[in-house]
Amino acid sequence: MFESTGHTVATCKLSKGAGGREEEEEEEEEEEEEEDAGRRPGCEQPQSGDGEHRRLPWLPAPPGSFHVRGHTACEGPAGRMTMMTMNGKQHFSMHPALHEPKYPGLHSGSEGMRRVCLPAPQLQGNIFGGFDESLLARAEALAAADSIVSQGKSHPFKPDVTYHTMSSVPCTSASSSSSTTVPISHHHHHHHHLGQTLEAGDLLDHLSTSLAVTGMGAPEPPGMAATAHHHQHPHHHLQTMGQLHQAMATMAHPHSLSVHGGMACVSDVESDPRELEAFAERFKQRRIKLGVTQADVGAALANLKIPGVGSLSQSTICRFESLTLSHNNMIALKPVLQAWLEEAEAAHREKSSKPDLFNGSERKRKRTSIAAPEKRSLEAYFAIQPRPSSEKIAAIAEKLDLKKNVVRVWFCNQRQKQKRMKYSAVH
DNA sequence: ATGCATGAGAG
DNA sequence: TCTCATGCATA
Repeated sequence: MFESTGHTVATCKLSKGAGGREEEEEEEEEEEEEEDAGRRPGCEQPQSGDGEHRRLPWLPAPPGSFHVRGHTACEGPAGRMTMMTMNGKQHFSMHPALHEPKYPGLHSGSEGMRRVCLPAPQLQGNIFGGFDESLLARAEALAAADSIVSQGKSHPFKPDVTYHTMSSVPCTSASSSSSTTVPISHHHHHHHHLGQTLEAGDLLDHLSTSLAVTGMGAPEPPGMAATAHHHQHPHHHLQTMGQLHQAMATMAHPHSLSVHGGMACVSDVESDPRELEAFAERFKQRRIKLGVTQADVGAALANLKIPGVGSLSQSTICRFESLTLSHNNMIALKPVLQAWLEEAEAAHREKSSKPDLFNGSERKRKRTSIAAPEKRSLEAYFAIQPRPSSEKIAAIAEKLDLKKNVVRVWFCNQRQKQKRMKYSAVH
């Protein structure tokens, strides 16, 4: 018992100096996912439902914001659904809206393409339902065999260590509780599907407005950006940015083309994968040029005072740069990061240095580590049934000697990974 | 850069 | 419960 790495390291993240490293290695499982077993005839998009619930709560006041400051939101829509391969990597075709009835219009065209049809869903479902035991056993056997062969190492201990907690000291640096949750908290609107009230344009307007108003100029010291500050407790932090995603969902899907009586003006919202990839790249490059780390960027976002936008973690910035976020998420974050970038560069121009410092926070949360053998089994199960029922999860958990919740979360994360952007789809 | 986790919100 | 956006802790 114990888990690999069972030590509580106290290291926090220090500045990692913007080291640019770019490699990418995947190891995911590909596959596609499917949602309900019921849908998906062949491999087509559902467009039927829309059942998605997108939450769109931020953007508090759409009403009066219309001073657009000419700002180029997204560049040219060059070829919206282009989808062809790009230079090195082809961009993901995103998870086709298939599995999820979300934005029907959006990239429907493009995404629809790559759909690989997996084993028939219903088939899976049936099988699993009928003989899950057998299959599970088989999956396990396979996994076991595989592990033995490939590595021959397997640990006898059970990996289900889950221990969170730790923050021995609440220490919050001064601003912990106060500044934390940002300004958000908005009411949620309701989904306006096509009528979509908010679009990238709106968001941009907000951004522009905000920046203009605030005078945009101060927030972020290039060198080391003010960072650190707000940190929430180990577990209640989420709130902070929860809105962004909701927002993005809102604006993300509208029509793939200009639907509103006008004509094309879709450029922004829909930024095609191409655009996003290009932006992400540019962003990273310029960020490094400014000497700012991903963590710095994330923290600096809060300084932008953009309604509904708080800070983000290094993880998220990293994922944005590496395109490992969902398409919608990418789209939602782009304007924000773009705003930051512009401001940062502007600030950098006038003053190139400024001392900033400190940071000190320590909190620890233990991360469960699932051992390789167990992971293999989970993958095997996942291949058979990506969405096991609660009971199956319990069964699997028991077999693998893992906590049920750990298994459940693992499946959730696997599913989420499949939906990531990047080439997960094509490869 | 990524694995495991939390939590909001829609079922 | 699941999905999604995100984050802490880590490798």
